[in-house]
Amino acid sequence: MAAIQTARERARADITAQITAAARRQLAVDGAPGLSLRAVARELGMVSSAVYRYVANRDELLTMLIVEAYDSLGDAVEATLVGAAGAPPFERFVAAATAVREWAIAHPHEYALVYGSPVPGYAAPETTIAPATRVTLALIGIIDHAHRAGLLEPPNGAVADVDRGVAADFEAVRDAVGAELPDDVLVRVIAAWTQLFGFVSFEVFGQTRNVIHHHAELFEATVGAVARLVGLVPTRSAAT
Amino acid sequence: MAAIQTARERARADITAQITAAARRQLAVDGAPGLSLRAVARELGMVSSAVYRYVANRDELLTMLIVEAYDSLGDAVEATLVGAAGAPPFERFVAAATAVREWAIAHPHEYALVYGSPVPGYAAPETTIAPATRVTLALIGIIDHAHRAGLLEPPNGAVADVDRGVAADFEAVRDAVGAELPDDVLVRVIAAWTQLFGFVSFEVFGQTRNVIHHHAELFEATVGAVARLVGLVPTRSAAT
DNA sequence: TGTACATCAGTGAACGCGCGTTCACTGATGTAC
DNA sequence: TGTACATCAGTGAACGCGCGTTCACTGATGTAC
Repeated sequence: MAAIQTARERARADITAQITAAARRQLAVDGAPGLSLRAVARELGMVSSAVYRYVANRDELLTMLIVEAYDSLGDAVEATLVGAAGAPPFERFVAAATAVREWAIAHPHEYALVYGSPVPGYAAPETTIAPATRVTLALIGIIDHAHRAGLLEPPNGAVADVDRGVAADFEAVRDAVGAELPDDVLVRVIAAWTQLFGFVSFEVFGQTRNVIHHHAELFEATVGAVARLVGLVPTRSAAT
Repeated sequence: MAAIQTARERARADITAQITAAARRQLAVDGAPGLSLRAVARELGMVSSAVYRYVANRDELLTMLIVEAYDSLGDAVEATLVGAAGAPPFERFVAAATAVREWAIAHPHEYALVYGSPVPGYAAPETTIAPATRVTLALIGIIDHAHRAGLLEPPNGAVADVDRGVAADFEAVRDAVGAELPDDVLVRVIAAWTQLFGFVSFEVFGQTRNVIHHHAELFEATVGAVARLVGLVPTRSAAT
């Protein structure tokens, strides 16, 4: 055992990777409902029952794809933030949001798999939770750092006091992610977070087709607007 | 012909309605991918081929469900706005947004059908466009009215000038819906619109499960925040 | 280094299922005279 | 009011398809002595 793999172990890891790769390719063509173990086997030149040596059943394959998708998106966003290490928070936030959008456009079916309609009859196991939170964690982290550095300037007309139930949810969120953001900022963070994915979903799912033709530019503008709502300010802001 | 129906025509309309009703029931259980003409026929006690007297094929049935879903949501939102006829724009906007959320929670699979992942291999025909725009029209209408009445007070830190391509898209939108909203407000309107559906999608699709337990209250808070971002102000605003 | 046995990967056939769609048909409902 | 014909609704059988999953099997790869 240990780190040294036997030939068999290496072959196993290799073929498992080939299976998920083939499944990902199929996902890109037919979407999640069309994913089939038989088609995966066919693409790899195996007999359909052979796949069962590597994957317990269809649902487990779906789970593997979900985890991969979350991790792929998480990698993309985290890499972007590493690249923007020195930048001020507004720019970091916009960069992270843009990374989400670009990943989604590059992987529409994987995006749909994790952020679209749930697959009927499939319940995601706990394995998917950790990878799912990476992006959210990154986004909140940017804002939390800005807050700790005293760089947050929420606009006037602030949010009214938050409902007690919501306050409890927020307390749990702060504990879970180690953030210090106050309730009124968290409301705006949730708004920004849902706005980001709402925009991306509309674009990727085709809701704005034939209406909006310049998505990239509009995205930047709306993300800028919600970033300011959160209290992030662009450097050398043109104010007004 | 004319308005008077023969018995046959009435029977035809009746059974067509039963077919879509059965399909809607199936949708609620198995989601769009599981919708099948044979199952619909079974539920109605017909032989599967009989359904083809009423529906050309599976895609046409899907289209009928999509149109019904959009219209059902449109009805709900418009009825809410009729009920809030005298109210000021901030309250009207929040009421309309809340109607969207409540409809979505009551009809999760119909919501997923129209706002979730696209059904692979299905292309929505033009018939679906008009009903699809009703909600958006209603939301923009509220803000446009407020603007014309001089009631819009966008927060400071306004949006930078909008990209030329986006400006062209906006011009077309203004023409299409007969609105007068300037570009910088439209950016915020798009942000509010995508935030609304982003929040609802996250809730309905289970993205916030185990994290947020008080969705209704949090929803109200975030909608309030983006409404203020657009420039709507609550009456007797507690300011700051 | 060599043999005996255990583990694992992949095969091929099969089970049972549900699906969309077509087609020739029977029988009831409508229409024209 | 009555008959002759056309229209339509619903039947039942069939075509061809793909799916998930199981199972007894062959043969290759690994392990222990």
